[in-house]
Formats: sequence, structure tokens, C-alpha cells
Amino acid sequence: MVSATMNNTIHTVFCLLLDKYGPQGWWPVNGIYFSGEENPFEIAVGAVLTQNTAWENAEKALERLRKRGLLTAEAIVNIPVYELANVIRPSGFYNQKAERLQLLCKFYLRRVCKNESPDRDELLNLKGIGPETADSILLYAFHIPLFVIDTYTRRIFIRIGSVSEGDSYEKLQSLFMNSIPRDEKVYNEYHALIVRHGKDICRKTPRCPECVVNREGLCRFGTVNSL
DNA sequence: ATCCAGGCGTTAT
DNA sequence: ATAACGCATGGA
Repeated sequence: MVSATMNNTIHTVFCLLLDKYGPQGWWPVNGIYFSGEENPFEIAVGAVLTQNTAWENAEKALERLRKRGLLTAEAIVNIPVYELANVIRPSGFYNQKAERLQLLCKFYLRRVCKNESPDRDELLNLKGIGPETADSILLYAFHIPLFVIDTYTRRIFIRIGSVSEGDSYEKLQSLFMNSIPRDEKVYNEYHALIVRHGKDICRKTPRCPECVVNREGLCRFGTVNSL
């Protein structure tokens, strides 16, 4: 909106990534899993299942849950935890995730049923819900404008030079939220683009020659790194 | 065969 | 306060 917010690296990188990759369509808003409407509960479950896990694996677990009619909070709290664990096995860490899904579902039944968005602190108090998962749920399921920080975000912007190694989650989140307009759709898209870029180009061993950010001279790592 | 995924909690320094 | 570790499957 203000010119100061438009002319910064964070904003420019968003434009570059969007131009390069196009919209990512994250958390299938129009019903890959549900024909018709978006399902906040399912997005929340997916957010837990994908923790430190490839999305494809989380998706397999989601499919298995749905096929068994287990994609409701009631069903998940009522099934024995070891059975739930077995169903979500493809997502990895299935024992912890099963236990923690049940805690999330109890919270859901107690607090979220009536179209209310959950409170960030309430989510953080649940075992198994950290800042990234909480913000993912609030952003992608409830459309609350919170910028999600993950390992890709750190890696990419450490290399660009905007953040340093030890910076806290909150510090990074503030940086992003103060640098770009508080628009839920922008936050949604930007985080998805960061993940895409981190997977494809800014990997652990980066592919700097193929990187648009590097091409525009915005990444100091790319100029040092020859590969 | 190794490495890594859209983290988090617990335990050790 | 922060570093190290366990949790686990599936794809590249």
C-alpha cells in the first residue's frame, strides 16, 4: 500500500516467485478432498499430518482416513489410538501424530464447533501444535492473515541475506508481516511459493544458476556460490 | 543405498 | 537458553 512497503526485498521476491511459478493453489480450496466446500477441519488434520513429512505422504494418510469415514473429530476421538496410528501410517511419526490428532480433535469438539476460529494461544497449548502448525491452520483453514514460517523460509532468506541463523519464529513472522500488506491471500500464496522454490531450486544444495532471485541479483549466496 | 520431507516435544548441556 | 535427539514412511 505505502511505497515503503512496496519497495523491499520481501515484496520483490514474492513478485518474482509468483511470476516464475504461478499460483500454487495450496490447501485445495475448492475441493480435491471434498466436492464443493472447503473443509477447515480437514485442513487442520492435514497440517498435523504433514509435519516434517512430504505432503504426498500426508495425503496418503488423509485418503486412508477419508475412506474409513474417519475425517471427523468425533470419529477420530472415538477410535483407539493404535488403530488411528495404523491408518495414518504413511504420514510417518504415526504414533505421536495419532495421539496429537486426538488432542486436536478434542479441542475441536470443545471449542471450534460453532464456526469460531480457534485462538492462536489455545492451539499452541495443545501438545503437537507448534507455531508453524498453528499458523498454517489459522491461515489456510480460517483465513486469518498470519504469515507461516518454515525451514524453507529460513533457508531462502538467510541466503538472500534478510535474516540470520538464530532469528526466532516470531521475529521472522514480524519481518514478513511488516513488509507486505496484511492480506490473507497474499500470505497463503507467498508461503506456498516459498515451499515450491525451496523444494525445486533453493534446496540444501542450491541450484543457483536456475534461480530467479539470484538472476535478479537479490541473493548474495548465489553470487558466491558457483556450483 | 543415502538423503530428505510444508515440526514438535523432551532431554541434555 | 539453546543444542541434540527421537519420532518413521516413502520418493528421488
